[in-house]
This record gives sequence, C-alpha cells and structure tokens, in this order.
Amino acid sequence: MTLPATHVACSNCNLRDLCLPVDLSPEEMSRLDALVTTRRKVLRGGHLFSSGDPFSSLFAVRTGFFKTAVTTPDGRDQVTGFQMAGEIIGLDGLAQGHYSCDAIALEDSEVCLMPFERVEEFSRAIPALQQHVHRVMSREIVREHGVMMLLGSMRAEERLATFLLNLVQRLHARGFSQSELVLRMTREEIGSYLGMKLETVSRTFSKFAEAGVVEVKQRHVRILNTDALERMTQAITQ
Amino acid sequence: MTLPATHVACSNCNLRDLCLPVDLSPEEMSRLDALVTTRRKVLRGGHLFSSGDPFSSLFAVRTGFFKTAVTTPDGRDQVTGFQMAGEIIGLDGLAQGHYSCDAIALEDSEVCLMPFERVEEFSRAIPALQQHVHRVMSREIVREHGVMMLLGSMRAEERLATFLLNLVQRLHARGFSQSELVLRMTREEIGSYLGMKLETVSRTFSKFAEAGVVEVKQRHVRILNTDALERMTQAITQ
DNA sequence: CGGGCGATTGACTTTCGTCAACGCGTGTGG
DNA sequence: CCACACGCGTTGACGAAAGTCAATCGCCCG
Repeated sequence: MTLPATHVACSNCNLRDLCLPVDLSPEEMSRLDALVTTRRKVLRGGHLFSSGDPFSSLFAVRTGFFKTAVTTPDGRDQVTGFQMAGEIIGLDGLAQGHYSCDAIALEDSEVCLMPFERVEEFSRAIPALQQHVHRVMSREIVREHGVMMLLGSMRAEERLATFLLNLVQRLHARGFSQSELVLRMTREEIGSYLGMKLETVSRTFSKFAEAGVVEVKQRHVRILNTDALERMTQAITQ
Repeated sequence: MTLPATHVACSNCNLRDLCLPVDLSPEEMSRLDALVTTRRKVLRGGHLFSSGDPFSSLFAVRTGFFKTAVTTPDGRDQVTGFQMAGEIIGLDGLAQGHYSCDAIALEDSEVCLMPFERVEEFSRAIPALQQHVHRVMSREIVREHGVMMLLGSMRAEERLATFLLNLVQRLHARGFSQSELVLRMTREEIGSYLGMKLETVSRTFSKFAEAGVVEVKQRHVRILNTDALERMTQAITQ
C-alpha cells in the first residue's frame, strides 16, 4: 500500500500556509527544507501507520484524505478524526514511543514525513517553529474538547449538523465550495466518529433533506441552508 | 477565591516524578527551579482560570483536585477532565492565546505556575525537558482519544466502570488505596464527563452495588471486585 | 453487465433521559 | 448542641431517542 518515497522541499510548497504558518527569515526557511525529507504515497484503504508501530515521524497531509481510529481489545473501534491537506497526523505517537491509533487513507493520498527528532532539533534553534509545534498540539487538544462536547451532550441532529459545518468550513479554507462537498467516508465511519450507528446517520441525513436543509445523493452533499444547520447545532435540548 | 502566591523550588518537590519525570543533570535541575516561580492556592469552587482568560502559564496540581469544562454558547457544559496532584492543566490555552475551558477546584487546592514563555525558553536549552513537554501534550491527546472511545462506543455501565478504574489507578499511583476512593465530584459532574445524566450515574452505581462489585455510600466508593469491573469495560455489547 | 458494498427505510426493542418524589447528611445558625 | 434547611443522591414511572434486525435499493467498479 505504501509506495516509494520522493524528495522534496517546503519552501515553495503551496500548502505552507496551512501546515507551517510561521514567519521565518529566508535563512530559517531554507533550513526548514531539511525538515521534510520525503513524501510518501498511500493508496486508498492503505495504512499510513498502525497502532503499535514505532513512532518516528509526524505526517503532513499533502493530498488526499485520512481517518484516524483507535481500537479496543474487544474489537470495537472509534474514529478519532478525519484529516485533509495541510493537517498533521501522528501527534499521539510520542506519548509512548509508538502510535496509539491507525491512520488510514480514505482516498489515494500523499503525505510529507517530518522525522520528529528533526522537528525537535529545529524547534530548539527556531523559536517560531517551536511555538508552531506547540500550537499544533494544543489545537489538537482543543479540537478533541469539541468532539467530547459533541459526543457527550449533543443529540444526533446536532452532531451531524456540527460535523457537516466543520467539514465544509475546512474545505472552504482550502478553496472548495462553501455549500457543496463530497464525503470521503462511509456512513459507518461518520457514525463511529459521531458516536451513532450508521442507520441513524442515514436517517438524520434524510431528515435534513426532507426539511430542505441539505440535498443528499449518496456521498454528494449540498448545503441549502447554512443558517438552519447552524441553528441546529445550538438547539437547546433541555 | 485566588489567594496570594508564594515562592518555591522544584528540585526537592516530592511530586517531581509525577510532573517532571526527566533525567536531568544537577546543573540542569537547578536551572529548572526557575521554571516554577510561584504557587497559588485555589479554594473549593474557585476558578483557576476561565474560558477566554489570556493564556500565560501552565499549572501543575500540587495538592487538591480540579475539573476542566467547556461551555457552549447556549449554556450546556461538558466536563473534559479531572486533574489530581502532579497533573498539568492549561495545555488548551496556547492554541489561541487564551484558555478555552474553565478550570475549577473541587476541593481546596494548590498549583504551581509555569509561565509558558519560560517553559519554551528552557525547552530550547534542555532537550530532555523539551521532550517531556511534548510527551505531556501527546499524553493529553491520547487520553482524549480514550474519552472519545468511551463517549462514542460504550454504554453506561462500561463508562462508569472505566471511569472508576481509571480514577483508582491514578490514586494508587499517588500512594492511595487500590480499592477505596472518595469521589471529589458530584454525580452530575461525573455524568457530564461520561456523557450521561446524573440519574443514570446514580442508577448505575446502584446496579454495581447490587451486583456486589462495589460498595457505595454517597461519595465513598469501595471496589470489591476489580476483575468484574474490568470485565465490564470490555463487554461486547452486540 | 453483473456483483457486491454501501445506503436507505421500516418495524420493533432497548437504553437512557425526563419528571417527580423522597431521603440522607452535612453544615450552619439559633 | 440541636434542629432545620438545603444540596446532593436515590429511586420510580414513563417517554423519547437511538440501536437492532432485516429487507431492499442503487451505485460503482470491475
């Protein structure tokens, strides 16, 4: 599933704003090119890494789409996130020296490898990079707080509305439509992420469609009424 | 609620193994004393910080017990964690330059302040500390994966069993009993953390007690059968 | 063009939430 | 020091939301 690696450089990558948004001097910038040594392609369905694999690198998604998931001893699994271009995967790995989740490509994808030893080395030399690394990790913590909120105190409709708005907002930041998206994941994967069964995901989509809020054709979703979706995320359930 | 601060030093703190477990030379150790400048007492019910407060420091719990919670615009809140001696609070703050949750003392407590600028400065000079900071953040990410698992794919009994085992394990690591604990939080706070209502928490406790797995008297809990609890966390629901 | 995975929908069950009443304990003030 | 009140916890009856099981449909990909 993992294809041969290729050599590259960050300094003129068009995703730099997304995955390395730090102000650097030209001199620092050129040093940073040594941070990402290689890229790797992962075919749809392939594992970028698996739970238990020795930790060595962070990965920046260059193209494509991933999910990360943890698995219990008894075989249930929980999707912990979906990652698209410019987002960082593998932060869970350094806690114990091995990755604690699986990272799986949902479409043919390419990632940049950032050997973590090098990240630490460069962080010591370049404060702006150090700060960036910290911010990336903190953002992940904050994101997960949001997921806990979602899982702990929202009902099915609120969860799905929140999910759709989040997805479309991230896609929009990457130059895609504000109102149309193609889901890269199955209903089951959405359900796992949102803590509901695939049938409930499907039913909730249908409910949204009936209400004229979205148009759903399999994985193609068009948002017809963003305001209505936003209101749904704030419904006081009591 | 926040009492005057006092001056202190890490190098001979009895919690060092818990909150700074890095091998340091005596020279590095003495420099580290400048990392924690002050302590602060927070009375029961008091806020260590609130969502939106400008971020400046991490906090290490020295004595006492805290909860962290996020709040939605419409007023629902979600407990995101409980912190005891040696654990670090405030990692969510650096993402956006302000804390994104509330940290509230559940009993009279004391924390060590670690100004984050200083943490970053020292991290650049002391690789072992840098690594430790990264590990602490990564551990928080992994912990939250566990909570997502819990909220996303466990039923009430499994959640409470998991929660109890986790609490007692952390207490045991601090020298307390493996089988007895005093809950510092209300049923409602437990419920918020576990994504269930306080009545369900109460009922589930009663069910455990009926089954002879635990003994519950208000906030005093004695675990009578750890194995049974462990089995419950792995129950294949199907 | 056909097979199979993924999605949808329906009927029924289960779990948990809701509402309400009651009880226990603790802490405080008379 | 005792009594009372209030917050917290427990328990019961009922309802609602989501899960389960099953049948069918429709895409897509080979």
